[in-house]
Amino acid sequence: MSDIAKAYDPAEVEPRWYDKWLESGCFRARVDPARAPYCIMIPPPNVTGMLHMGHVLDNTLQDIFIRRARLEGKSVLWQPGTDHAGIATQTKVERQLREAGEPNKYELGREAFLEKVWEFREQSGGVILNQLQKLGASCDWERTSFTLDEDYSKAVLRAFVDLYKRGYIYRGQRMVNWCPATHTAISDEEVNMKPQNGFFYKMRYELVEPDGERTHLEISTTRPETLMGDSAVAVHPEDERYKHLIGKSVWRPFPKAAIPIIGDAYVDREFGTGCLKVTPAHDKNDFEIGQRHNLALIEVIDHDGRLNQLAGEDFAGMDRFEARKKAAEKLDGMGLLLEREPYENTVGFSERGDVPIEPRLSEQWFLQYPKVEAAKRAVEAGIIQFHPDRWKKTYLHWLNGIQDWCISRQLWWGHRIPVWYRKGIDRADLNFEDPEQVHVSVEGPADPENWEQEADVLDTWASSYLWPMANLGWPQPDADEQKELDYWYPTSTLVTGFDIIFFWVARMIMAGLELYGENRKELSDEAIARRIPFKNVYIHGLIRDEKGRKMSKSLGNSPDPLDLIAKFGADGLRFGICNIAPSGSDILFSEDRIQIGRNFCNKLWNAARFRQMSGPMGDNSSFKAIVHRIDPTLMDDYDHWIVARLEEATADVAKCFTGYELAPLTHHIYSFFWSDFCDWYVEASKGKLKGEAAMRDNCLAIQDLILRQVLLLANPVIPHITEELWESLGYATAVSFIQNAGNLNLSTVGAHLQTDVDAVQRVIQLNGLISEVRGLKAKYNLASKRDVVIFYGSEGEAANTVAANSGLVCTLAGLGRLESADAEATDGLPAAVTPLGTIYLDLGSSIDVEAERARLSKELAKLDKLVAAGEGKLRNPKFTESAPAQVVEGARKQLAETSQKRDETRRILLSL
RNA sequence: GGGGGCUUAGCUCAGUUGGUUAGAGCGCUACCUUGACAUGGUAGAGGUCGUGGGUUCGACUCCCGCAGCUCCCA
Repeated sequence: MSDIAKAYDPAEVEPRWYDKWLESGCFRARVDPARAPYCIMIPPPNVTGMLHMGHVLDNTLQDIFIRRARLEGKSVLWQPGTDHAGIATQTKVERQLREAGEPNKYELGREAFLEKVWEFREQSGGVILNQLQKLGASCDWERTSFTLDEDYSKAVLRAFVDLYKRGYIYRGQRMVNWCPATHTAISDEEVNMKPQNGFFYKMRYELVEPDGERTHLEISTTRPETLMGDSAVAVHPEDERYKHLIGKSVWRPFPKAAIPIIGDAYVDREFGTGCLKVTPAHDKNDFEIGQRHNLALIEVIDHDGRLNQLAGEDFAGMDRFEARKKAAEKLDGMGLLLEREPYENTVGFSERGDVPIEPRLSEQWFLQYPKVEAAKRAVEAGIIQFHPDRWKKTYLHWLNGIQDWCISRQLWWGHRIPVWYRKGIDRADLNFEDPEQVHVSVEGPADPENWEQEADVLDTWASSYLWPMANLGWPQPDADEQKELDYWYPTSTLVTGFDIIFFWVARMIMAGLELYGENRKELSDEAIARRIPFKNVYIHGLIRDEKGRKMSKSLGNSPDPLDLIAKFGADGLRFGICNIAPSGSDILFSEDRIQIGRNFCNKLWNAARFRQMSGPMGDNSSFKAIVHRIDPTLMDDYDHWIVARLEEATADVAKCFTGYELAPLTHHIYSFFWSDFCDWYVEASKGKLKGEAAMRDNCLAIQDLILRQVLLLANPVIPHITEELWESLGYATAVSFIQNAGNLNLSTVGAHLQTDVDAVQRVIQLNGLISEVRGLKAKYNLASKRDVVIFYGSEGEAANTVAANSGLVCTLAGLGRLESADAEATDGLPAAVTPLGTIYLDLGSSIDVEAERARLSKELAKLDKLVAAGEGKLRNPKFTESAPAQVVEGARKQLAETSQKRDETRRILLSL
């Protein structure tokens, strides 16, 4: 057994244990039918990403669940891995090439470019997983998975093919959210609406045939640069101002052309002038109007956000925002610009490129979500549970209004869509029903030379939505994998942020319901329960800075978790993060708020150190061994009290896990260990530790018991330090780690050590008395004097308790003597009323009577109020009749205590 | 416009079926370097629980209105 160093040094302890864990393979997952399964699939971080505070939070919480499950004796799988992050990674590599002055991706070609990306992933792909290890994450690293692994890729393609054959996937020309920065379509979920300051332009379109009243229409727009793509002007069909013009035409200013005036109920009469320019190729709503009225689609903005030839010579090649200015100027020059006023509207931004998206017409692949109703049913019926429960509303709300998902991306880095087109047939003429013209399969056609594969790849989420099942061997499990699927699928818990509910959680649920098992249209609840990817979803908030701002590189407000680990230790960071991760939505982070973790570890360290210094170590090799060292007949009141508190704290912690409420977890551990054990029990032990050997050893055995169980309760949160102390205090056996210790359930304690309820009560009273003594001393600036004398006027049972514990009270309160005294002797002395009677401070000199009188009067007024309230309540027959007996009894007891205290306070006041 | 959430001590937040005198951490004040720990100890100040109604014997807790903040979706 080694001596414990004076200060806790996480930098020395943490890596040492992490290496030992890895060496021993204790994170390895094994199917064990004798034990209950527990499985978490890590939300895969981007393969080329770096660890940020969001990862720290998400993975700390997962590790807490995982390590707790191990302590509970479950057979645990925590599956690690990364996703390929299509757009992010490809963009990063493109930028690297640009900065290095190397050929760009088009010059390289698809094959060569992808080689570059793979190279990049080889360099940086392991970084984030190593960082997770620094945090202490206990994943089964041998299973580390990647969404572009061969088997995983096959699963992705298989899912595509199955969904295609079942009619859920189709190709079509649609308006999509086009990101001109990354040159790809993105899904609705990847578009963020942001308020923008722009202008509202009012312009004039001349009527081709002016009638008596009107020569032109006034049209408002925020996007004049699209007018070259206008193919109509729309008014509301019942708008009295304009409806007679429907069917007539106006002149589009440039390129000059006559375009029809149409009537469409989409137009809001109240908005602007009530005339809407219709640009079907560059606006989602306009596109739909165009479809209804058979309007021409005139595409004037290209894939990179620049205008093209159709926009006219003046604009060709110009950036869309420059073109906006230029178009306005040109209108002005033609006398057609009537107004330009500042205007705030919301504009969709690409989450990827951080530029305004351009609604654009293009050929894309879409997935019509399968099993939407079953996905709702799974959550509504509680087959899948969200924690906190309210997030299910967000989930259901989204499912109620979902539109088809654009799953194709104009990228190279990803799963290339497994569709082949027969060479020599124009794409527009393809008959998708004919397998001779369009081939869809995982393996590809037998005669590849006659086919051309679809160039697009799948959205990354359209691969990670298979994460729970594909990692366990779906769709073609071998015999071992089948056992694992049977054992761990559906997985136990998914831990993720609320921002991922749409992107990932919902899609995984639908994918599981549709693809896991046979092809079925309708699913019973039993079938749903087998197919879902996870049974519980633990949702946490997003980490923001202390001012509530999102953490971002550009603001520089995002601390590097590795710096924090260096400063506070991984355990300190974990404890701190867990402590500030409430069930709410946002988590305000500051270093001040996680210091508690470092402090807690240091306190734990020193408590263990003090234990070592206090006396010889006994047999700590098992729970049973420790309990048998305790002689119940030697237990004093504090011994009973701390064991009773241990039982409570153990139950409180267990409840956090069964109820998926981690917010109070660290609070329970902290207050039991620090406030109850260190502040009271250990302090109260100090006398005994210097006393006779039998008492001392009994007390040490109890300390060993408490410390052991504290280490177990805290281990999931702070694994390294608890492992270290587990060893140095002699709890470890030669071959095993704390994770195999068991005995979280304290039901066995009761059999050996019946805790005495009266003793527990007495300790609560004694603690109250001691605090009052300290308070009284502090009021008279005697806190540091240790020879102060206190008189007590208690009688009966209370007097016995005080007398029996006078030595202890003197030690804990810093007194010279504690003496019984009658009322006369104590007349006029400063006093305090405690749960064990009134105490008096023996002041050698005179006191400030006025100050004392003021203090006691204030106290008396407060007590009078409380007594009146209590009496009023008990006088009310409705209360005594309708409230539970326990509550009424409690109120009675409370009133008795309060009025006694009141009377006593009044007596002291009058005696001054 | 639709939906969710929040409003409790100077700050960040707990307060889970309505029931004793509303709590914690940080910060603040005073005292303490007492042989585990100053990453510590002791004591203390500080809240009419956003606001107005209602239900109830009893409301921080349940219901309705209002105000402010915030997130998501359109």
